[in-house]
Amino acid sequence: MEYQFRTIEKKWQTNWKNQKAYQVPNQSNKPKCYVLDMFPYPSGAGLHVGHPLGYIASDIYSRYKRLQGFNVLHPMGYDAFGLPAEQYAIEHGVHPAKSTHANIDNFRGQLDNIGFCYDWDREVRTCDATYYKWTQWIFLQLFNSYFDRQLQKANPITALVASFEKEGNLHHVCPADANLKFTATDWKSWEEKAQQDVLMQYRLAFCGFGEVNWCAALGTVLANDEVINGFSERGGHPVEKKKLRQWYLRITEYADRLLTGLDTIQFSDAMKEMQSNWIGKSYGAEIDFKINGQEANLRVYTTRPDTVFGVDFMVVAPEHELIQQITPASHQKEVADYVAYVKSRSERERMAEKKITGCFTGAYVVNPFNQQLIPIWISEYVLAGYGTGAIMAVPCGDERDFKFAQHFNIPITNIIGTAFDGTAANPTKEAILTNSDFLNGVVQKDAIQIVNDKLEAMGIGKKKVNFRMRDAAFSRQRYWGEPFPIQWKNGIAYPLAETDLPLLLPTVENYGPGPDGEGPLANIEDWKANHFETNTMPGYAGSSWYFLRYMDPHNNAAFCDRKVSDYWGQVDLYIGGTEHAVGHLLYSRMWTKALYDLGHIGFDEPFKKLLNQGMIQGSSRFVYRKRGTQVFVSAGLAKTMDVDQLHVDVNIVDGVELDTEAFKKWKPDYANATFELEDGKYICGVEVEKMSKSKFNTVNPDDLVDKYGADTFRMYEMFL
RNA sequence: GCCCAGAUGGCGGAACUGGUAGACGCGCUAGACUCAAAAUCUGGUUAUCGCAAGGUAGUGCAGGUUCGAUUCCUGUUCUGGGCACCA
Repeated sequence: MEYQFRTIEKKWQTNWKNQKAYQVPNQSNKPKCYVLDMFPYPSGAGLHVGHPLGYIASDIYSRYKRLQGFNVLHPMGYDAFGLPAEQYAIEHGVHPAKSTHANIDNFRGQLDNIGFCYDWDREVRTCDATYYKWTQWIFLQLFNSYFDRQLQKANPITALVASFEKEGNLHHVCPADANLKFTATDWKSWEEKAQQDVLMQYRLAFCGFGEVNWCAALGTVLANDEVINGFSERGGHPVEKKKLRQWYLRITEYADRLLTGLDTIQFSDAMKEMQSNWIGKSYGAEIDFKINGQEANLRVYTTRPDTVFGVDFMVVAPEHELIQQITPASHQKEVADYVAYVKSRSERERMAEKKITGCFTGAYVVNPFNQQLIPIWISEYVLAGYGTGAIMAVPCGDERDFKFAQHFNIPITNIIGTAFDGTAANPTKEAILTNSDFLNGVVQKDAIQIVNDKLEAMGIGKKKVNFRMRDAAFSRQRYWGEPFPIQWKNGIAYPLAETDLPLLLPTVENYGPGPDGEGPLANIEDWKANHFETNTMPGYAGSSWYFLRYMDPHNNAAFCDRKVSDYWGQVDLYIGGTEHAVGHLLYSRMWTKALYDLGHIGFDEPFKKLLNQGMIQGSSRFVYRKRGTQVFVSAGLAKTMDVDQLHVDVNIVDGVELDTEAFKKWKPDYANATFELEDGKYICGVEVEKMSKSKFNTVNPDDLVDKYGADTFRMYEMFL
């Protein structure tokens, strides 16, 4: 007799559901075990075969621990705020809440098909007001806190104010501006606005200005994903950088603890290395070089002060504030042209560029140790956001500096004798210095301290620890996210009272951008009249703490009762992909640390053990759009033209041949597309990459479950 | 460009600290059972030469260290993930 998996699986799945077979209590005599999956974003494409790879593994482990006598918390939910739902709304006019709801229903059906043992009574959705009320609440905790460097922890901002009233900021270096100094008398003499501006520079969640991808034609800010080669994916319009008011999380204050915390958790070595590289702690020095013939100094950051006699030129980022001031009239045009060129390029493009670009400013600095004149150049390989946005270039010791010098025929000074052969830079710290005045004969690594001491004695520099990591941008000029519980009055950001939470996301007429780069919320009269913040929070806001809400999902009085979080504690096993290495996995670690510091939970690392399940690859298809047009050329013709490569849904491609009619209907954007064919066919490009809805290359597990049964499907994926 | 992985039969993958490469499984193949098929069981299955015994080559590529290298080192190619507004 044949095994009737369709009837048998259905029967037991219904049984589990009706009996709530996997419901788990918040107290028990049994030892606890918390097994967690990274919750999915409910995309319109549905669950694909890549999702269950991790889910099945955690399901097997949960069942195993349960049979071993553990009280197992194994929940599931949805990371439901985000750009794709908003994009869908713009294109089809369907409210994101509606499409997200439908997508979640679809996901749930798919998950049930596979027979998981989730406790569905604990389901969370980040877009539910009952959930984002607490996302807003946590935001307020961050807003109302600063990082106390002495205590190395978050502390209420009220404690900081008390300290300011007593002794100014004597014991609290301003993280945003180390030079800011004021006394208690200063503080008391200030108006509220001035006081609040200072406090903003201390808050863990703060408001400032930052660069975004601005598309003037669409009147909106674009995600990096929506920008291809400096043009918008949608419509192919030019994109450039623009400064806008933004919210940030001061994650840099947690850099050291995020680093040392890695020793207490079980992540793979590769994962830990990725995180510590991202944090990028480096020990170096800041040095002031006087600009020749001017009062101003050019401050650089270097990890190699020992090479100060090998400096052949300076390089500043194209955004550097001194450029205007130092560039003589003779070089103004050249510099302006170069800066304009760089403005059109993304940070990624700038770093990935093989072609060496740059421009001489016509200005010089004076080397404080030998009075030599050193030319100041501008180049895109120096980024404004790191260090001081300016470097001293030592071609004999640094590969990029060497290539730059070669390209622009800048003479190279050798300070490491035979260790430098003239054909390539040598970044060693072991060479004996030559050509270096008082450092001659000293081994480089010993010279570092000597130079640092000298710099301090001369009052032109000091040791400095730098982090590559930057504060996390925490606002989006979008609709489908958590509103900030903030009201603006006279340029001051006032937090809403806890009793006024949640601040509900209002409905809008259209999902298009507001005026002047503001988000869609700026189009709502009531919202503007109340002076509510018009930005919304980014996708990672809700996902930074969801593992806590699962513990106590129906609590109306707190994000999670302290007794409950004390019982469940850390996630014992977290399963998910490495693609979250430097995003979600860092943010959630930071939020956990802040909540711990403020006494809301009893542990400061969220995930005890992380397992990366690997990825299922998909086979993607591409079309090629002639830049700035709606003309799509077949793959064979694309090679000779200036085109942008765009993903196309694998479902409207037969093998490699595109169904051009289906393509026009696929997205409204493509309705007027025209095609240049090869042999009467449109041939698509093919690449294998990670399976993802955004790449339109997904395979649906439903078909496999229907054909072979859930058990076979589960076994097969584990076998993979 | 930078950071992190990976590359071993037709396929997924083993091989612990440097010691018989290809465990285990899939697939394929031959046989048993059957009227026949499915299922099941048994054998074979890296390539190549050979009737066989056996020989030769072989872990992306090129070198190196070693009595001995999938494993360690140097270089290199390709693939995947990430690079701060996809989630």
